[in-house]
Amino acid sequence: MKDSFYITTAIDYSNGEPHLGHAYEKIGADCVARYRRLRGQRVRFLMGMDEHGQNVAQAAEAAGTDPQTWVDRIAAKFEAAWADLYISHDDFIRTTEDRHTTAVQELLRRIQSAGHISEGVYGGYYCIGCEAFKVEKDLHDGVCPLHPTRQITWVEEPNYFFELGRFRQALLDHYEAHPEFVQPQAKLNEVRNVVRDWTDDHRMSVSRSRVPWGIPWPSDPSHTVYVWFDAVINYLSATGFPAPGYEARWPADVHVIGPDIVRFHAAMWPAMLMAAQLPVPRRVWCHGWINTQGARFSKSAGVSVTLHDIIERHGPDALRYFVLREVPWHGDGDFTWERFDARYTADLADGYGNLVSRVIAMISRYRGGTTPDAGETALDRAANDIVATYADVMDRHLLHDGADAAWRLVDHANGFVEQSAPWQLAKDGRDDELDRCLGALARAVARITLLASPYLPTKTQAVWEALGLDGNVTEHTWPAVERPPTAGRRVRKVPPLFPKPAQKAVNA
RNA sequence: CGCGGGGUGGAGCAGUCUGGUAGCUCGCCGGGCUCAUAACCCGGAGGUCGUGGGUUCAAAUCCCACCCCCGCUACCA
Repeated sequence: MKDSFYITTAIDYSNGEPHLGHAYEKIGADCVARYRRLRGQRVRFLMGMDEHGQNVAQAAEAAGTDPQTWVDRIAAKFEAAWADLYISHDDFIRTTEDRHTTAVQELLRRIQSAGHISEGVYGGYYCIGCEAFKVEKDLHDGVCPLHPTRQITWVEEPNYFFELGRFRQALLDHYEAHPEFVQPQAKLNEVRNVVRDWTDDHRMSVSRSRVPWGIPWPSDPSHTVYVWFDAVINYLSATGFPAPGYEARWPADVHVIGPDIVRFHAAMWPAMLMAAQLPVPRRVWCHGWINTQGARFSKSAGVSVTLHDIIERHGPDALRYFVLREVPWHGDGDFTWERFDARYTADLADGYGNLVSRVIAMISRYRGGTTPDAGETALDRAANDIVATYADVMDRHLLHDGADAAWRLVDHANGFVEQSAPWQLAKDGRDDELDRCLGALARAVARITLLASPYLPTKTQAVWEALGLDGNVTEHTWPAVERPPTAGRRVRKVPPLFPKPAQKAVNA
């Protein structure tokens, strides 16, 4: 395992509020980052905002303000949301920052001087009202929904183009040589099909002459860099490129993205890097969608669920756990209040939370609050198997399976309590057996806590402290999982970690 | 049209490659325990595995056809 790990998420477009979809991706990437730290890797975790382009300028105008004020406001909202969810990113890049402009212009210069930029004409449907190009998807019955009385006309303008088709074979070769480049594999296949169909002169427009809210084209100030071209470069900007030293950080180990932007990351972005003779990212991870049960939560049904509402219900840790456990990280899933409550009750309150309560209560009652120092039991052996499974699936970014593994240890520990019947051992005065039982249970709780820490960063800290252990749970690495340092510690009783209100009405 | 993913007890899924009494979680019903957040442990009910054919002693699993859902197939990021 390498000692460093550079992980990124998609930067979010500054034309709306953060919602559960944004959060899902960030929580997943954060879980990966935290797992890697647990394994002892030096992690660099980047997130950020995509702040240029016509849509941002329009959103600002609609809000009656200027673009910079607008993006500052939106960025603050996103950063606040990530803080609420305990996202542990090391850097937050915004494409309006100078460091990004510098990197974009330099990368563009390299691509241009290598001869991969050409001039041409871009044409599209243009809404006079919006002063913007529209794609068919934006139009309803052939008119702009924002300006239904205005004509949509076909407009052409001179643009700079990136000669993508020249990299067709290089990309196909790369996919062939690195089948793990895009995961899940089905997504690689989709991209491969698209690239395969490119012609040698396939190209994409990468500048705009009517969109002032963007990065100036280096050699032609009458154009700005088209927003998608600008956006993907953020991952490189954040390494300090082109200043010396960026090579230590680039290439990224994994770009975490959604299915909507697979092509940008798996085809265009590597082609851009190839054109500039820079290394391509090692991996692109495409997560699925988290649906908020369609119409039920949509505004049209009269019910709107905000990220804030969801966090409020059971707290940020519970939301993190829910989305990571319930939605496979390589597939789709649903958020519903019913499922959220069910997971909260079964896995968190009755499972992990209750296990912590009973183990600490028994150590307090039967051993005066000091965890016994005693040898291995069947529970430790079961834990070793589970830990191995956890590591295996987490290395493959199967976060739902990682949670599943950790919670299997909860079940084992509960089963072990029943089998051992510590209350009976205490009554019979079988002290050695009782010590071994309680020692093993404390180790199991510590292991679960470490394995669960990427999912539940604050609740696991509370348990770590309740076990009388030192420092922050997130400062500990794999040796602590293998040999939990619980023996001889003074445990402390704590209020229920995951309280269950008597009645929590489903308000959907 | 084409490519890809999927259709398994009330819900969400595994099993399909390497045919052989259909498994897991939640929910439901019954029993046990008392350390614990009325939590925990054990047992039970509930499925003709999308449809129709075929191969086979035997098919959720292999073959053929078909139906339904989702994604990709265009410069919205």
